[in-house]
Amino acid sequence: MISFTILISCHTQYGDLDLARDFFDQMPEKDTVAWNSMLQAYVRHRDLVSAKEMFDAIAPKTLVTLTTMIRAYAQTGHIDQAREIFDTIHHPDAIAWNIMIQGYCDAGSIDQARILFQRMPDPDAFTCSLMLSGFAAMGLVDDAKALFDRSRQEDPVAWNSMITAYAHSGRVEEAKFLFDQRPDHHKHVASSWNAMIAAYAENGHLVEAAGLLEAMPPAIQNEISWNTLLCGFVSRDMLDQ
RNA sequence: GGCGUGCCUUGGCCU
Repeated sequence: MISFTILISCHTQYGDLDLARDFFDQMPEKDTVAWNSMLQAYVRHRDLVSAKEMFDAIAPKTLVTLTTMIRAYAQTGHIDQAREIFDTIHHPDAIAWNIMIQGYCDAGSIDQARILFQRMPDPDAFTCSLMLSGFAAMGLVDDAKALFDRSRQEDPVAWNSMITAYAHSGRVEEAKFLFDQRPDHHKHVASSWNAMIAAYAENGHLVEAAGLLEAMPPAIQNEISWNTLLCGFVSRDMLDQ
């Protein structure tokens, strides 16, 4: 039974829903973990209808079952239905909280996300990272900064989010100041450079963006670096016309 | 023992 479940998960990750379903159907007996794995297969495929059918058929439902279904709703924009399930859980674990918070962030409901974040008993590093990126996406510099100051300093993701927060509120100088303060090992991280290139490009500072791409070690320049710069030029041309 | 969240940086898909 465990082997079958592993096969279901593997094919889900590989993207082969039909094969996952084949193994599921072949199982002589199925426990909740097997059902949960199949539910997850539909969720990954964003097949909400099948996911809901499967969800309704699962008994007894575990915390994983409920959380997977929260995710199914959240990632398809049905945040209120996600919340309904979340509210039925008496003691959500960190994963359940994180999925719910991320759902609100993705939906642009940053206030709801913040409320949950404040109510969450033990926010983990993951939660803070989610929330920081949520604040950053909305350009809420002060909120982002408060979290950034609490986060692990060697983590490039937190720095990128903070640079993005400045960029989205037009505070390019502060973004660059922060970028220049980053730890040395971030200089080998493409996303760190890309975040600053994006900050310049977004605010129309294309010369600086180009200069930064040039200063970036060629070995770590990637498609995103170039796309970022090119899209900056494209949007300027559109404004000119 | 096998199942659920990774986040950040450009674009695309979906809304």
